[in-house]
Amino acid sequence: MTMNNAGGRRKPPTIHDVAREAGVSRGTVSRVLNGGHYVSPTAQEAVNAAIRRTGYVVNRHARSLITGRSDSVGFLLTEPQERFFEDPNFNILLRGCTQALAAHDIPLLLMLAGTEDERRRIARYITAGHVDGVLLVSSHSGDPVAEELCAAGVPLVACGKPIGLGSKVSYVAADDRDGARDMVRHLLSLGRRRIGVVTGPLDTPGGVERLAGYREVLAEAGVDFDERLVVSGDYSRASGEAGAERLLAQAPDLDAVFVASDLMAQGVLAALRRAGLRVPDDIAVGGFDDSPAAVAATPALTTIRQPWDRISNEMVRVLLAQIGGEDTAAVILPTELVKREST
Amino acid sequence: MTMNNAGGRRKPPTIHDVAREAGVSRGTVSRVLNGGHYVSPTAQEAVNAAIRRTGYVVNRHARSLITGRSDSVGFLLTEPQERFFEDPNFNILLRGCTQALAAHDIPLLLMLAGTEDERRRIARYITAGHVDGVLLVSSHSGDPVAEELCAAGVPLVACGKPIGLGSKVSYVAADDRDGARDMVRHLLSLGRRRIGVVTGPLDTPGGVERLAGYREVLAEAGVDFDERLVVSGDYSRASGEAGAERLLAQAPDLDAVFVASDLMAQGVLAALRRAGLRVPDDIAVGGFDDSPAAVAATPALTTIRQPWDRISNEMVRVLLAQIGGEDTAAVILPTELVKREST
DNA sequence: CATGCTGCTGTGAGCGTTCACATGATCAAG
DNA sequence: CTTGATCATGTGAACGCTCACAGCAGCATG
Repeated sequence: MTMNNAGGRRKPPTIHDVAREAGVSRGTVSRVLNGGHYVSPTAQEAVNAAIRRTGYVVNRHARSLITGRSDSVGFLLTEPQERFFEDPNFNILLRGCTQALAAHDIPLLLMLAGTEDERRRIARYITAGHVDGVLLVSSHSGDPVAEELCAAGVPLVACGKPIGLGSKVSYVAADDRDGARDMVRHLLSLGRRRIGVVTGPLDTPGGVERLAGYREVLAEAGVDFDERLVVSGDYSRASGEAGAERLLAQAPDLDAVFVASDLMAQGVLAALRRAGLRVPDDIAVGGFDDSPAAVAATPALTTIRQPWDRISNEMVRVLLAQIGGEDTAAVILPTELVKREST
Repeated sequence: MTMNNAGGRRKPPTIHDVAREAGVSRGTVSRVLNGGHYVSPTAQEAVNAAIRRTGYVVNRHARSLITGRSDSVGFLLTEPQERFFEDPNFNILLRGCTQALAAHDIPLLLMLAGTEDERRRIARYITAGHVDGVLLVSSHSGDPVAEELCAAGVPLVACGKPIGLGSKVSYVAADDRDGARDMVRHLLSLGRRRIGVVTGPLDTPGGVERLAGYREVLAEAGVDFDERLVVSGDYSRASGEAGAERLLAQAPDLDAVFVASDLMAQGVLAALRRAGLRVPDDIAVGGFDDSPAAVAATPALTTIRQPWDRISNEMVRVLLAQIGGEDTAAVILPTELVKREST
């Protein structure tokens, strides 16, 4: 009768205990644990039974010590944390990545590099090999931590195209440009011709690409580009409000606005309401993101959905491939137009 | 001239290398690393210099293997993830905990137990000792994972009073009841007497306590309790909207509403607007949470601020104390009334 | 001069794995 | 029957660290 350590929270069983229980050697147990190649069905069976009986769980520290892998990855958020932490997309991304990793039994370590101190600490932590790879969220350009990690050869996958990192870094992103094109085409199809745009920050790839899509479609449609129809924001609600006011002042004949984020679009709606304009009758408004803000807005926003669940899944897939030694490239995923009441 | 492994991402220096470099033994280096007791100033100096020169970083796996500690903690979110992930407070809490832990050089592992499978996997992971303790977010009652962890004697600190776990479990919470009292007192001080309430879910301690505070103050003030003034919601915007409609139908003479969350309060404001009522002139509205939703609302919400930064700090402090073997108790932190335009 | 205490240091053992290697078995081909 | 694969298994190393212990000073106390 084996003493199942019922009761006193004591030493957990080791691979040795399992081996003894199953009547095989440590090596065989280890082989079963790692894929089960070169193990007879008999032994396999015996080991699995012994594992179940003893409640054995592998000691990851011991394993990591010898393999050199940590079997964990970091989720690194640098720069302006406030922006991200208030962004619902960030949540969805974080959740998606955590779950995708969980499916591989890989824990996610959350790393926030706000201050210079934290940056250094985290960079050391990562380069010391305490994680096998990094999922990077940092829309901003020229991130010093990211550069250091790249230089050190740490597997790294960014969310969105990182500016200013060598072009060799892998990333996963929604097709911002194509999403913008869809939205502007949609506005054109409604008969609108004086289409304004509130862009995102133009030092981020998302901001740049969405504006580019806007210009492309207008050019295709033979609509002249009018720079009075372009104002730039920073994705915040307030900047959307200010942007709409500027647009109305510069181009009173405006009949539609493409806003590069839902949050800004909320601000735009507020400004338009204040100006006495009806949406969508007088003026159509298109957002970007399909965040909760889009449904909460009155009227509910027509917007561009970014495939966040696919993005997180792809980020994890690409990162694991990279950790496995494969060469990986950028992944661009399609967006989707979600039609609601504001257009 | 020492070969600083410049260039080819190769084996990192070990404690052995440091010892050789400093001209001392492994033991001495180890002692310096762990607090520096019983080390001469000379040796201390030499070791620190050697560490700097070699760029040594301790191998946590090797350390953990022998100490049995993992020097990491889990942040566990069970049950309805959607609710939390859309809740800005959750973000603040997560961020606060991550940073508080970072100050102790302790990584945070994010654990999401949505499905039954994930639950089991995570419970095994934790009880196997892969984390030293757990920060628990699970407003719901009778959480099976939490119970299992408690039973296994895993250090655990909950955010908010957990229902249905033995009373021995430590938790950190805002003083919901007192916050509610403050808000209702504030409404009374404005001359309002027909004060409605939209409660949170009554199977959560927060929901119960906030309602209790409301009733206490009314009783104190000698205002009769009228059950037509009480409706319950689930913290969602939609439930606030529905709740306000019910209140207006049941008690048309309503002159104030205390809403148990800002998100619900947004819904309440929308319903009141639709009903043609002016806020705060016809009816005052008080929220709870001081979330971004409070400022975004029109009019901006008077609300109760929960000290989230202090809550996260306390959670970490208490958890580390518990890991250190101390006995810990519940911590209740004071709230604050934030006056804006809605009252 | 013995004895003990205190501060500091080095040494071997061992934490629980995996990995490389050696050893058998079995079986097909020569 | 030998030879050589191929499969299945067991057996020492390590991996990098901490811990217990032993040892050696130095110094005060008996």
